[in-house]
Amino acid sequence: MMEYDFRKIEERWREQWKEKKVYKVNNPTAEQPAKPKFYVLDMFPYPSGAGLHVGHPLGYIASDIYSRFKRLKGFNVLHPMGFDSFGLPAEQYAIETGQHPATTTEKNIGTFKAQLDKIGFCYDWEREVRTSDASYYKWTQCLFLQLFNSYFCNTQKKARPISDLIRKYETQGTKHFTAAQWNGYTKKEQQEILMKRRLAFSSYGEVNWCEALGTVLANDEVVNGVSERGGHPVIKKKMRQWYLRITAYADRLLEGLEKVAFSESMKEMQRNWIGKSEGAELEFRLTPNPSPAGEGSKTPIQTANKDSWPILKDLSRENRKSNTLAEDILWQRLGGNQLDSKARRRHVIENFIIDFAFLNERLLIEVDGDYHNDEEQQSYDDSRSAYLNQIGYKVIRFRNREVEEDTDTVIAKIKEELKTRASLSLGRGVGGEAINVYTTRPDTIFGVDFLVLAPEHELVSKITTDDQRAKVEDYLTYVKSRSDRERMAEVKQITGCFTGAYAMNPFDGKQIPIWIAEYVLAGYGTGAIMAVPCGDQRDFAFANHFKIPITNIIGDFYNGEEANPTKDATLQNSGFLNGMLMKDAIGVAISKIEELGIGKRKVNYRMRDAGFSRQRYWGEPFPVIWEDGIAVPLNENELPLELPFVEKYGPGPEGEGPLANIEEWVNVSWEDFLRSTWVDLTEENAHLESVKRETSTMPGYAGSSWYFLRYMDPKNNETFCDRSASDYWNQVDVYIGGTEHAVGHLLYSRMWTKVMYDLNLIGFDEPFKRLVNQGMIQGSSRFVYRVAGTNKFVSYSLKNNYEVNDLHVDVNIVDGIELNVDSFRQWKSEYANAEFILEDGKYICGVETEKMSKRYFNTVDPVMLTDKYGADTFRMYEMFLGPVEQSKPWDTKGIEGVHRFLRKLWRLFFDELKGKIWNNDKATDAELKVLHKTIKKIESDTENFSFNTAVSAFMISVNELADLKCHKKEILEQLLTLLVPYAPHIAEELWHELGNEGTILDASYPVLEEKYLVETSKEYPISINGKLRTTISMDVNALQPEVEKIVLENDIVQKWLEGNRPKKIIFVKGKMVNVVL
RNA sequence: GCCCAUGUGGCGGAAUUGGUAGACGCAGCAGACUCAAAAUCUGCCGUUCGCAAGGGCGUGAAGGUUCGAUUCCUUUCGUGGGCACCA
Repeated sequence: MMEYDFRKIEERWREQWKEKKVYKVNNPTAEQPAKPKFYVLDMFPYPSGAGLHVGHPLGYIASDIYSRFKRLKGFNVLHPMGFDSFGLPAEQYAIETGQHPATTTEKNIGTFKAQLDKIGFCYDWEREVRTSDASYYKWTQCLFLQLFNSYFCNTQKKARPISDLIRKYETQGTKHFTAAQWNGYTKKEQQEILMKRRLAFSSYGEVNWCEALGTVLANDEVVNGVSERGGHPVIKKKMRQWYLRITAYADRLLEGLEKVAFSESMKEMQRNWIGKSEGAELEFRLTPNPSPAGEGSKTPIQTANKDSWPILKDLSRENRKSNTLAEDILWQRLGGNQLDSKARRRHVIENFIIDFAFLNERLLIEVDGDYHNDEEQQSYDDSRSAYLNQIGYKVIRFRNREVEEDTDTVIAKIKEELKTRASLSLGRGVGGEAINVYTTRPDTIFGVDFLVLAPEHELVSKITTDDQRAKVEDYLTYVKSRSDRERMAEVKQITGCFTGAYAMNPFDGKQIPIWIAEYVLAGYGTGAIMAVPCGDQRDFAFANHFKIPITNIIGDFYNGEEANPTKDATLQNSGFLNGMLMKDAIGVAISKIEELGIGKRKVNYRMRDAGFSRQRYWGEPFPVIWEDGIAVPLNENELPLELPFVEKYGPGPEGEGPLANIEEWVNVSWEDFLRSTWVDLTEENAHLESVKRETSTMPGYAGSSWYFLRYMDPKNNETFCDRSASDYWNQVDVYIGGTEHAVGHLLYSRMWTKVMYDLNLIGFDEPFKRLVNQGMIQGSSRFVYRVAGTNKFVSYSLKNNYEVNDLHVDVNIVDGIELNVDSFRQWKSEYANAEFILEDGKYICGVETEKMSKRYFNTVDPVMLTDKYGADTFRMYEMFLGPVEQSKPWDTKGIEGVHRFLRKLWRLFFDELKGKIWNNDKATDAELKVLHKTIKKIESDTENFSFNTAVSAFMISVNELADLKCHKKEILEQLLTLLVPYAPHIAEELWHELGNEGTILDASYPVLEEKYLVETSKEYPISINGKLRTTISMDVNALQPEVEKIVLENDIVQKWLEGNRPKKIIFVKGKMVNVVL
């Protein structure tokens, strides 16, 4: 054979490899002791109906190259493949066509495998897993039961069997109940308490509910508040759901990132998702709402503590007779309504007698004698003020002397204070509800101008005043109609509604209006925020929009135009924090908050528990039976709980999943139930009709959270993965996949791994040692321009002369940017008579980069390319496109270059006319140098996933060997071993041509010998003032004095020196010389 | 709005820790072989001035550090991706 007939070669070797089970991977046994292992894993695909496009194999080729490389390096390599085959698209397709998801899934997997096979991957298909196979999801269900039967121990920070917790409750109780109480609870009460600790638990959560379709929709399926299909309204509805308590693992998921090799950006994404923040939770007391007009003025205001009132009343009357001079002076100026606000003298508030009180403004004035300088007295005064503050009053103190000597200033201060405190109407007594807010910036507490509650906040209806109720109701209706995605998408739109209620700032008693707004989310923190417009841009925009006055606490740092979230400002208008740097004030404020008992330091996570049930058919059924509101798990020996066959895939009653429609499946007979449960329920408790199976199914990520373990022991019927197998294969050494799974899948599988580790089911607590993210391959779309109303098509640069419509055209009938007009006429019947307005005799298409998708006609089928150029060319070309981790548009036109390279390689072995030309001659030093240079480069590039540069190194190597006319087995054999990870078929073929048996994968990787790379001289670049002017060849061992001499003698250097002496000469051995003038 | 990534010829991209910018490939041009085409081979190929020798300018833009910057720092602009408006 003289020609490179890749079709014949590739087909033959694929058959041989299969027949001889070349890719079979064995777990170590007693007879076959363990080699060092290496585990290379691809994210397994969802087998969609569309089949593979050229974007899919990118990561698979990279992992295949790496696997083969590691195998040649002497490792036992596990490199499996399988299918994530449960999911929504198959179910949608079933609803539309009536075909069972199992059937379409099976068919799609067949297509995927056929396509993958054409690329020549080294998967051991005997280890294939499919998440939708009962033999697989049996173990998914089993692991769910492990989660259900475990809790997170906050002391040991790990998962433990729930039986440990039950034992503790039975013997010790907790701070909430005693052991005796626990033992007295009903079974149901006990189960409800336990449910709050289980790692897989059931609770109520909001879902997108579409009444018209009678079904729950995914965020994807909701557009502008209506269902994507049919346009029916969608609202939020609370339903019973399963969750995984991933929040318990938040800290360990963060810490775990320190010990894995993920890219920094990937770790950053996970950190942001977990979103740990430190701050404080604190309480804003509500001020009672204004009394109806008239009533308030008639009813006497009772501010005193009822119990101590009789004593204090007399005391206060007594006191009024013995006033100080200062008090009298002040009373003359404040008495009655002189300051447009009623002042009271010697007024009792709670247990204190206050000198002067403005009750409407909740402002208290105290006038003190000199004995208040006493330290003990001061601390008493402070705590008294703090208490009064807390219940909503502001206290200002003056000294007697101050009042006597400068009455006007004192009065001015009081006036000022009355003005800044908005009029505050007071009902009966103080206290009542409080609003808990979470803030990361307690230092800005004096800049709070309003509070905002999430619309879903439980206090909203309670605090709304009658005047505002109608508006609030309207707003709530509006919010209910909006999906989470919309609330996120329309950032610019500011909406909100005033509740009519007020709270007071715990530090200065300032009255603060309470609003609701959709920008505050119920699920994060406490669902309520304190808004500081001068420091937070969203609060600022809100204040501006609703004309809420803004308090500036950061002086010049705030310009009135926009908020400034700095922590470097010095606080102003901030009471006891005045003059402090904000970053220092955070701690001070938290301490004060804790001291006053109005709040506490709080670590918060943005991450929420993961919703784990779907009201769908095509997923794992939950191994759970509901008995009178108690979730009773199946026993392990009853698994798998197989997904029953259904006729229709529509939703069940009340939005339940399709399974709810199968009565005989849902209703479990009492005998069967009793036989299966761990709960020793007695016949008396039985309510036969209420024993029903859970009808929702598990989400897509259930099966994918642990599949990497199943590959280690895929056929095991006793356990999900034998401990000896998971101990041997251990962590995935390299995991390859796209960034779209950065947070979802990767966090869930990390959590499951940690749970399994805690329960001692496996021996490691991070699943993936190293993660490589492949970039996305984008489509490169082509456009033609149809002149409006005609069947004429105008070439790209002439289109502006016409009124045209842009139309996507199939990339496969465009050569580069030139349209094949004949193919175009054949492409669709409507274009059969198309006419063209050409430029330079060609039709040039427009180009745009967008997502690769069938609807843009920009997908390229890998099979088309492997048929035309062969798998080896295709593999190398995908790698040659650019760095694996980088996103790039697909462009087929460069593939010829790679194909030429392989043909050129072939011609090192065969000549068209002479036939075989390889020989057994002894290699020259020059040839060995080429070889070892290549070994060095390929080895390090492969290890670093720099496959694009490796391909170019192969090209350079073959070019150089061709120039040297090297056809020597001694060189070529090793070159083939380097090449086999990249181009396995041609390498195997030529390796056998050289007389070898077996498979080249069992050959050993070439060993670099540095001696062939030693150079004696080096072409040094010579720069003058950093600009390259010439090069001079010098001995590699030459030292500075010698080099300087040679350089200064050089004609070109002398020309630039113009007779001057250089300032200095910089010489870096082996690198360069720079002459500084 | 926030977070991450990225910007180098006509194009994909290359350039150890700062040390010869544009490797390798595509496209293009010229030539050899051929009746012709394909295949293959040889040469040219950032831009600009120049007959040439040889210069000037060039890694999104503007500054800075340095003997020397695609690489480090500051500011700024563009593009792509992600997100749960995260208090």
